[in-house]
Amino acid sequence: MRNAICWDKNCETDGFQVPIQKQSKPSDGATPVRKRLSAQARRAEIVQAAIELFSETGFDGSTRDVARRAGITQPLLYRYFPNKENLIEAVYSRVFLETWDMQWDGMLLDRTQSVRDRFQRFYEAYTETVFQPVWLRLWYFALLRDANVHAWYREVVQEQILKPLVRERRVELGRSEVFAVTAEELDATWLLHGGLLNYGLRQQAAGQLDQTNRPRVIAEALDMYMLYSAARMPPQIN
Amino acid sequence: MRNAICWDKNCETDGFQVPIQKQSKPSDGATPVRKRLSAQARRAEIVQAAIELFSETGFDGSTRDVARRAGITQPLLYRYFPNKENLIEAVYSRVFLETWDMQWDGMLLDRTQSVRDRFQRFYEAYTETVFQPVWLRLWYFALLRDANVHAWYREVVQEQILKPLVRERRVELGRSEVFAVTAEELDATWLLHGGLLNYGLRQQAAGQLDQTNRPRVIAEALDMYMLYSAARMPPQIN
DNA sequence: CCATCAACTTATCGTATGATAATTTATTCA
DNA sequence: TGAATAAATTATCATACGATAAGTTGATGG
Repeated sequence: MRNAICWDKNCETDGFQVPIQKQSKPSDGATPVRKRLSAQARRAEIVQAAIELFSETGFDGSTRDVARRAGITQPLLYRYFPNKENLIEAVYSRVFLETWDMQWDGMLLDRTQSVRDRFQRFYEAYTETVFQPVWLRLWYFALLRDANVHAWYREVVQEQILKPLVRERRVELGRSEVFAVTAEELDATWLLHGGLLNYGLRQQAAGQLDQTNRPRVIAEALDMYMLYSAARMPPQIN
Repeated sequence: MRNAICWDKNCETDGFQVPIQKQSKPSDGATPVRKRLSAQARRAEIVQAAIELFSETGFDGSTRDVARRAGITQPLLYRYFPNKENLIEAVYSRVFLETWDMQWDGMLLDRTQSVRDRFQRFYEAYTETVFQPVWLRLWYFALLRDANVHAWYREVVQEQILKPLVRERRVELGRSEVFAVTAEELDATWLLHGGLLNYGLRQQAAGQLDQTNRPRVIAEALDMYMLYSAARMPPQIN
């Protein structure tokens, strides 16, 4: 029964035509067009396909569509992921956990530059990653699905970005950085960080990347924080 | 064949037990427990059920679950809505179009109060509506589904809230309000508005309403704008 | 009282979905 | 070369979904 034509009403060809030879990548003319990847490589390709699909349709995108994008059959997916939820978690960790660039930590603490300049550079780099439609859409889809992702992200942003911003600004204004960051100080930085995220979402919803004036919007956000923090923390207090 | 027990494999009782008499509202002891609403009332109940379900599950929530919440059978839904997409649009207009309170327009333009006080009061009232989990979640679900909703919302917020804020602040600073609002001015207000929306989403994702310090966060956002606008628009320029 | 009409339910269709079992095919290494 | 092993496909299941057709029930007005 090789290359059998569909004969059963339940046969699931899922819109596949007669099985034409289909090459996933025209990279090498000598390779036998496709098939037989290592488990690791295949798994990575499935996750990549899932990322692309889920960022468009949300996590209700079907495993069949994931498989179609990966150029494989749907049951093969279950050799690499015990169920769909597990695949979703793989997408989470691939997209969200691998976001942070270690170089950024040093960038934020480089006191040879002003806080403004440091965070301007940082946010331009950060939004370069985070304003990708895939990241932004997956992020909001994940946020609406379960709150755990959000709790984790809240921690990351607070510890890696916002608290350093508050502390470095304190130093720049001649105050001590050792006291715990207050809720008020955090809220102020969250307003701007959240405002930037919202800006990215609006941009992507409008279908425009708008690379040009993104630096200006970041600068406006930082301007506001500099004015606000200076008004709230006069430098002579010590 | 009344009250027939399920006999066919395809019979769709959908988890309903033996059809016990079920009352939708224990309001009146004399009413015959349920059934027979006017078309208008039934339609409203379906939309309400859809709002609640979709705000939890997203718009992929099934029509069967909507029907179950409304206390009716699923096919009845199709007497009031030709298809699911139409029901979704009914949810859109019920939730998003009926959001704006006409009183707010006057509140924003009442020059007997400072711009700060006016917008503090406004945002406290506005977020009272908009920070409801139903509104916030439905909003982001809609935003991720189709960009049209977003384009409409962008206009509403800009024309009803942000441009009035810029113009009123110009007046307060002794500048003319007649010149067109610039992109820079709008971006600054969008940052704060978006920051507040993001704050609401974070609150709801964390599962806490946090009614107490919402006014403080609003005040911080307005503080920032007041400082920023004063720095950008010195009052002597005319 | 009963005919009429609208509200509501039952039964059912075609299709899509997550998941599994059985089978085939390519690669590897003794 | 040829077993052994892992990659990949075919066939299939049970369930859930959107949607439709036909029948049932209850209120209304003549």
